[in-house]
Amino acid sequence: MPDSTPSPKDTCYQALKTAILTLELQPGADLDEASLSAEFGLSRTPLREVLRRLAGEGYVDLRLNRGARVSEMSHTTLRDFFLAAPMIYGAILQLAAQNARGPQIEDLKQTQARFREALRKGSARERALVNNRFHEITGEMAGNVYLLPSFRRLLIDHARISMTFYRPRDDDMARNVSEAADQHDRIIAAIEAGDADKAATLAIDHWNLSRHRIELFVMPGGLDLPLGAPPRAATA
Amino acid sequence: MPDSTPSPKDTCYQALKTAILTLELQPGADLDEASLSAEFGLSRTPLREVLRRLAGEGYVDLRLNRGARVSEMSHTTLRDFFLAAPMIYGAILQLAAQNARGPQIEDLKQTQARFREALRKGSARERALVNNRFHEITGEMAGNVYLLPSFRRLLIDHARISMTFYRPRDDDMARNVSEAADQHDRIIAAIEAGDADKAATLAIDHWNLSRHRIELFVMPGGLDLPLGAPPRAATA
DNA sequence: TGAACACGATTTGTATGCAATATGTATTTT
DNA sequence: AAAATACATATTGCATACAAATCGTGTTCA
Repeated sequence: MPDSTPSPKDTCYQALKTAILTLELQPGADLDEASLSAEFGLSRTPLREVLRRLAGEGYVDLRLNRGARVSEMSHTTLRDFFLAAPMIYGAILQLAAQNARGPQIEDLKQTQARFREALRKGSARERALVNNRFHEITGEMAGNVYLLPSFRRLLIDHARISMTFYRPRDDDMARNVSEAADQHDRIIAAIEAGDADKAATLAIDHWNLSRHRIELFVMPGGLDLPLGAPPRAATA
Repeated sequence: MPDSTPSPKDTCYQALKTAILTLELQPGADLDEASLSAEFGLSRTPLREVLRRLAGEGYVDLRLNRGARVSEMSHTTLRDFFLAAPMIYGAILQLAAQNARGPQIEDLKQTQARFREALRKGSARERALVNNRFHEITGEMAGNVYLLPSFRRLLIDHARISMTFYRPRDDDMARNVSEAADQHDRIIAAIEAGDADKAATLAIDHWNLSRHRIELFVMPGGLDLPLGAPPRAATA
């Protein structure tokens, strides 16, 4: 019988991961070894190993003699992100369609059901986490050890970007989000049919939608104020 | 004045890295914490952090309660490698051509000079390491945090594959290797000219050459034996 | 004879104490 | 008064001791 109770180390690892993905721990936040080890009930030695692991996966940055910080998100990273994401994710879905195994497809379908559920009555946090899990599974399906490191790194910032831009502020955004869920369905169908080309195309579409959503946020429509009397001061 | 003497930890990290890249530590080899910490003159705590870091970068695999091993290389990894490498390296060189800065180009040229030197009178080990450094620099030039994890992972096995297949066993291989050096020159030229398309194309070529070299090894030409008397047993 | 079990030895995982480095504050010096 | 410096404090890095798990070996039992 395999151990059912997860070790404090695993708990800590998972907790930090999700806290970072959901922006509960914001980019650049300081991670103090002493307080964290106290919080999770383990000594500093294993905690440091957790931080080292998170650093290797891109969740945190380590600075010599100056502790760990949640990895930063700048505007340049946003640009780099959309350069890399379509290519990597296209390749992942292509391979996923070729190599997916039955149980994995079941897992994906179930996760998609959870995603729709989260869209209806879940928090932004829950949506981002389930969506993240959905894409993780496609990565497992592809099963290419050389593509996974970058893919996993992309997923981290994908979740964090989602947390910033995913909340439906208005009806337009709400439609956008439900469109994303429909794309997930089409992705599942392509994978189940083993249609690699279709899957790759859907990956590109998925990112175009995501990019569009963010462009709307970064470049909002004008405020539609009438030209005329220039304001003397800030109008309450 | 910055510390000129590298810490034992860094020394250990670098030594393990190069030992793995050059196959001095073979894939699957056990890494014992006690003996390693003794060898490099540090205690087990920092040594374990080094191993964790190497694991995050793909040099070693960690197994719970059962120590670290040099990461494996199987035939499936060889296939996955050639699926991922052209795409990733193509993207890296494309971005390198767009973003390379002056000092980096100088660094690349100097490394290429060292590579040619190693081809003339260096060991297989030295060739693989300098070649590895050459490609590392192109990765630095590209400077995309999302592509680098996969790229670095590829470089590890690229070096190890090179160590297996790079030694010029015959004249044909020797020509092959010198062709690789010429490709490096063309890559430098494309980067210096800022020609992204050209750079991407050269990346594909570079991997085709590499794949060809390995196919020759894995699938050697027939032994050219005359059909006729079937052998009764293994012929000495 | 073979399989299961128990025990000793080896190796990994964790906790704690100490050393080294960085930070913040108060004091001194110009 | 401003800058530099020295000192106290807090935090990271490392070494050692101990706990837990694994592995090899010899023994017992079917």
